[in-house]
Amino acid sequence: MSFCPSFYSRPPAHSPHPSGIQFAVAMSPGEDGLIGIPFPEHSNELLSHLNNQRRTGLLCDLTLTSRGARYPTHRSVMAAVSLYFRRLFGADQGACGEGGGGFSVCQLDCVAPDALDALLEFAYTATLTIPSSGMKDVLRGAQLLGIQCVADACKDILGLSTEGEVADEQASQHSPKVAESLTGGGIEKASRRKMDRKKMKKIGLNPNSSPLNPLPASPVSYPSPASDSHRSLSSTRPPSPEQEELYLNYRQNGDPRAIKEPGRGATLNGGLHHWLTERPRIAHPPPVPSPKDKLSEDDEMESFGDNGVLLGSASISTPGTDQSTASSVGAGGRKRKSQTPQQCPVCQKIIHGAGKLPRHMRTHTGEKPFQCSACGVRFTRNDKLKIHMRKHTGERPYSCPHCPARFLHSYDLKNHLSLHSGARPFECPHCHKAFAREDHLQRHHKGHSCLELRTRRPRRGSELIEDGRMDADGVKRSNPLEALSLQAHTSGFLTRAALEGGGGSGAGPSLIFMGNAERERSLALMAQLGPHRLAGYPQFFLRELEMRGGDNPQRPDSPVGQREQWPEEEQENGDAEVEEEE
DNA sequence: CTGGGGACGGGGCCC
DNA sequence: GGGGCCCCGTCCCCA
Repeated sequence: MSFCPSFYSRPPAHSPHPSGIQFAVAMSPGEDGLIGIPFPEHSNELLSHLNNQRRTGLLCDLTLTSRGARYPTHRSVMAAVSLYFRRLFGADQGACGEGGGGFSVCQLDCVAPDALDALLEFAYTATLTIPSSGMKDVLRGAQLLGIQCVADACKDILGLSTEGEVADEQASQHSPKVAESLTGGGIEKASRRKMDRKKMKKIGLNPNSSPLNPLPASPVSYPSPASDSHRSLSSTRPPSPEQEELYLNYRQNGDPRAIKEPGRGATLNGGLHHWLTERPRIAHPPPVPSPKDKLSEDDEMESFGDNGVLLGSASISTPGTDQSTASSVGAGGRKRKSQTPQQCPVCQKIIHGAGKLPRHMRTHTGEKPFQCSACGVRFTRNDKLKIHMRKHTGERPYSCPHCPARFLHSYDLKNHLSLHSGARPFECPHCHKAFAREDHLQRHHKGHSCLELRTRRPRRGSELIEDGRMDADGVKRSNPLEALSLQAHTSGFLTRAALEGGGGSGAGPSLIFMGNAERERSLALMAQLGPHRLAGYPQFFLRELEMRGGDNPQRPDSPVGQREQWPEEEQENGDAEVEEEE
């Protein structure tokens, strides 16, 4: 993960103002020799000059069009006033490049010309001048473009209490896509999985029966609401309102028809040009879609790359690169092959593996090009669709050797096997309740359901990971590092049980932590595992996103820092130390 | 609250 | 280098 450095320009130490006006001198008490001289009129003058430039077309590098009307404007101004353009031009990502390429035309037919004009006036004059009859159009335009203050003002004037009122009302007057995007505010917050399930129930095997299925309506692939990509950023922590808004607006304006860059035939909007021309990828059970039916991810990459919005540079060498390119052994025992890591221009995340960035980018665009022809469910990835198709074909390739049970997924079988063995290798370090699945232990922690602190004694016997080398499913883990990873990861990096010596299971000496030195070493080992092995990482990633632009982002550089996820852990570990001494 | 199923994103390996 | 396939960790949902 890389960070663009923040540069703070030091206020110029002006000599007496040329105008001769007396200005209050603001001097920060702690900084010697730094004098801040305020120029209260500067912002107004600046805006006025920019407005004049806009009216005369001077230095305009962006033209907005709405139903034939053209409005020359400035990218920087639009990016400053509109979350949508900020996102579009990558300005909120701290993009160091120019962002968005050169002169361009942005087609905004979904915003009424009068409303767009009013919004532009607002952008350059800080004053919104509109007839009351056009208030709803302006509100809708402000919502679409992510100009929150205008939207709030319009809502106040219109007496709207809920965000969705106008949106819902107007959505009914527009295309399904607009309707979906407009009503997305409420839907976004709902669980998409829930919707998926409902959609599945609703549409059954007839994809045309549901309005949610975009297939018959348009060849355009509709971004689905609140995809897991969003969740992937936010994890269990709810996104901040600004992130919701950013994301929503980003998705709301995902219409590929909105923005085209003249002359080059490329689009600006998220590199989704192919949505215009490509049909959705549809899987037909049992035959898997022909590769010819689907767009190569190459094309997607080109789309991203051309526009310069989502993809500033496809392959960026970053500090994170060192970590990722270095040969290391993951918790799975696989050798991490040195592959060209690529940095996501949206979330700055380093994506390992050749050709994986387009796949990752779809988590941001919400594009789900792989559609099941049987039920209409869409997927971001072909392999996920393939697995999904097993539900329709009845194929259950993973069969239990001990019983007739068969499963769609390998991990289902893995979980199932743990039932046969009765193993519950994941033990709560506090109450010593054991779970068969790691995520259930995590849920146990997060749900604060662990009320009986250490009223149970540690489990003993075969249920726990023996010697750190045997997993619950009987899988041998010969790699001590992996074994350590499993225990540490399971227990929130260092469980009390681990500190006490393998969770009281009579674990072998390799996992007995005798003291601080051992603990330090284990932390170092866990650091080698990489952040993706650390539970709770997404929360910290989100925190980082939230704090980006803030003063002091807390970076999850150290696995030790992750431990603050469970505040009681510290005390527990402290107790453990005491007990160790005892 | 827990067990279990399903879904999703990331990474590794292979072609 | 890209794509397919697979595994893994994690999350959500339902019973």
